[in-house]
Amino acid sequence: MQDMLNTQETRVRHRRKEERPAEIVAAGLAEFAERGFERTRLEDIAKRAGIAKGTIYLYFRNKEAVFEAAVEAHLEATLADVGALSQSFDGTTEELLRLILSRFYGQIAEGSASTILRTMVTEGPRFPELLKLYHERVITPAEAMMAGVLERGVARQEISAEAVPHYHRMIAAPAIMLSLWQILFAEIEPIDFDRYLDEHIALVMGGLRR
Amino acid sequence: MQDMLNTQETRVRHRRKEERPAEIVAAGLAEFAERGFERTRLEDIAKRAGIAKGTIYLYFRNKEAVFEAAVEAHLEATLADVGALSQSFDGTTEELLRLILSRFYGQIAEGSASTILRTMVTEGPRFPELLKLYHERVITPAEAMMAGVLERGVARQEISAEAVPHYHRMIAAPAIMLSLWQILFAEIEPIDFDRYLDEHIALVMGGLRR
DNA sequence: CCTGTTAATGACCGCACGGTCAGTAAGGGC
DNA sequence: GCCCTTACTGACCGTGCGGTCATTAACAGG
Repeated sequence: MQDMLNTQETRVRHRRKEERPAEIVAAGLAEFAERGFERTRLEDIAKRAGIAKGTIYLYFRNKEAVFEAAVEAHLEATLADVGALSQSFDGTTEELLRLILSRFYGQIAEGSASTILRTMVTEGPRFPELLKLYHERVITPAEAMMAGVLERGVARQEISAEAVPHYHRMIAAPAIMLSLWQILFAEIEPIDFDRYLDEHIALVMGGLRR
Repeated sequence: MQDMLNTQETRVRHRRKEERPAEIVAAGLAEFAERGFERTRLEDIAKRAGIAKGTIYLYFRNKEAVFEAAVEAHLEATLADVGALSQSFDGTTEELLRLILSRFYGQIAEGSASTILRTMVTEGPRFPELLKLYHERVITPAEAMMAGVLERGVARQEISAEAVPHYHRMIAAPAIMLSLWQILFAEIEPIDFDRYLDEHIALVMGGLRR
């Protein structure tokens, strides 16, 4: 009788107090990225982490806490060593811009940039602290770096001195838009990243005017 | 006894077969825009429309059907008579661009652009047909219009002839980004629309190079 | 004024899922 | 090898909400 009931594989229990939280966060990250906060079930996270649902509550207060930990971990991991790039570089502004942007384009192609963007848009209203964190840890540093590139360009007399105001904010706009395009229309109408990057730089550098 | 129970206001029943669907769609639109698909309850839509929950099911198959009808109605309503603008205009390219963009900026400020964008990002995975519709009815026409502006500018010899490839797609990128900014950071760090628009046009027209 | 048709209602059902907790077993200390 | 601590489990509970349907009442036609 007991044997008959044992058709489903017998789960072996392990005690691994130290590793659990990180494993739960990793599993949560994968599930949340795929389905968003609402549609992700704790059961799914538990199954992916190879534990029972109750175990999650040994380490996290509730679902929201798991989510916050997951997003923070992801931000931490993706947060490029922004800024370090432009310090020790001695090429032209255009080359520097290409270097920075192509790295960003890489993150878009690989998916992490779009995932974060989507998460911020969909879960922002429910987790305003996360928006704050994102703004402060990612957006502001990125803008500062762009401003640095512009200043450097002006100093090297490669770009016009009026290029000060919101420009640093807009220079990356086509990349942001591409990231959004990936979220919305990647299947409907795919974009050729290499060509797009070339033209992004050309437009930003040269403008339309003849 | 009956009188005692009648403390809550007595709801009067009305039979208005014709007007109901539109009213339900309008109520749904408001609720969905505020809370998104998942978090919107049929009860709320019913209450806003001044009817009982069951009545919705006389006119719609289920919650998804209400949502689709609402978004389609909104798209229909917001879909500017795009294209008509650039037909009969005889100013410079820069002036035309300013005309078109300032209209778009108006929609961003007023909120409708951001609402649609947010909806597409959050509900896109669940309603791919809506993404298709959006791409086909809004994005493609808008891109065609922008391409028209560029062609016209080249013909008038106001802009460089190389301005053909993805440029028409990127010209509006700062506006898309602003729309996104409104969704994410409107409270954290507000942006001055007028200045931003000026600089948007200046950047796109002139580029960075000196 | 009566009556048949049907628009409208809201109590109810079922299910999905977040969260709990009494019970179980891993494994370290003696 | 035994026992005690505690990490771990999963059956269970409560709630919220999408969807149903027997009942009610608005209104038109006679």
